[in-house]
Parts: sequence; C-alpha cells; structure tokens
Amino acid sequence: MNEFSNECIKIISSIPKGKVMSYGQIAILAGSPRGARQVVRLLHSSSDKYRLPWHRVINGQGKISLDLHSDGELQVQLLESEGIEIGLIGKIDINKYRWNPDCQ
DNA sequence: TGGATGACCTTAA
DNA sequence: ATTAAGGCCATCC
Repeated sequence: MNEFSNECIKIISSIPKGKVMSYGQIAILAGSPRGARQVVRLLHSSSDKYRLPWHRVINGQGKISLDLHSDGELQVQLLESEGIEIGLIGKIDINKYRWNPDCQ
C-alpha cells in the first residue's frame, strides 16, 4: 500500500456522518490532483476491506455516480439515513454537505 | 468551446 | 485465485 492510498483511506474514513466528499477533492487532499480514479478504485475494490464509508463519497457534481436502480439506491438510502437531502436524480446539496478536513 | 471530473480496466506479485 | 497499484481521455455542463 502506497502513501496515496493510505491518505485516501484516512480521508474517506474521516468523513463525518451527514457529510459527503467528491473524488477529486479526496484525490487532491491525498496528494494527487489527477488521482481521482484511484480513489474510485479504492472505494470500489477495498471499501469493505478497509471499512470505508463509500456511501459518503459522491462525484463533484453532488450526485450519485452509481446506478440509482442498483447500488445507487442503497447509497441514497444510507445518505438519507444520515440526514442528507437527496433529489430524485440523486442530487445532493454538496455545497452544504461538502466536508473539508483541511478547512476544518 | 473548454475544463474539470470520474464508482474502471489492466498488469504484477 | 486474490489483492494492490497506476493512469489518461471521453463526457457533461
């Protein structure tokens, strides 16, 4: 495991309940402005192994990148359980729920 | 148009 | 077989 992946895991694990982050932001905070896809891979491949709150990670548009008919629906339910308001298209108030560990 | 974003695919150990 | 690491270009507003 390299440092980047480790940072990503820490950052993602640091996302508090009721907050969400985007891939790009996590990648930047992790140290790789172009490593958003690596964050994706980590979430998709090692989410269970590392116990990452993948449901709190969405795209930069504040929407669910997953299929709302499959995993996306599950994520929507999880986010709603945390108090996050989600639109019918999976739109989330990223402006309100954006989590900035650096700013915090 | 242009620029930021991305829930993958491939290779190696 | 599984786990881990790495990246670039099409897509959407």
